[in-house]
Amino acid sequence: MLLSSSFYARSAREVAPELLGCFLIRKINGRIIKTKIVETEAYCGPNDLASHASRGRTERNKVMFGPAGIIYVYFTYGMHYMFNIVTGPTNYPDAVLIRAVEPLNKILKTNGPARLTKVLAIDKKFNGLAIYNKKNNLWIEKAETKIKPARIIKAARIGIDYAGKYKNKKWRFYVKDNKYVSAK
DNA sequence: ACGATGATGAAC
DNA sequence: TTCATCATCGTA
Repeated sequence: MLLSSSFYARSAREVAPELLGCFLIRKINGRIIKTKIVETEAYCGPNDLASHASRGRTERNKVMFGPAGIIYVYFTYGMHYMFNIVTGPTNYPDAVLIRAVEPLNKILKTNGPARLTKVLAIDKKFNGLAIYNKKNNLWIEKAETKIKPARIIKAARIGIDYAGKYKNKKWRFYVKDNKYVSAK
């Protein structure tokens, strides 16, 4: 079942762990690539120093300030696309970064946020599009069985040592022992 | 373990 | 104009 826009209209810290076990599905030339989300990170509002939104609205991050359920894709290090989903109320910049997925119907190397965007062909064209319908050939379906709370690990986020008091917040969520979770 | 990659935004 | 970044790969 497709997750509706209201699913995303909550804080990133609520949405991020609930996305674990859900299916991220991409359709390319009529072919379906089905994956399971196994690692996410929450970027929470205008005060989170790890978030792009902490320095206000810019050309790059403006979709974070829009409605929930919209895709935020940005290009970084001159090489990689990162795939996020906007959460929370309109005008409040909250988002969940999808860091890793497990491929279900193909053999693919998808661990890590830049690897998964490459394999699923997610690029700037998706920035600003909706994740809550199938029109864009990229959507998320509800988990068949919820991941048990004991198997959801909470940890500090990756690659944000600059974030001061926010760097130790346990806003990264991943499935215990899953081999597709990114390293570190 | 380190350098290359080279868009975007902030500091200078 | 220069510097750092929500990363990864090739080379050592």
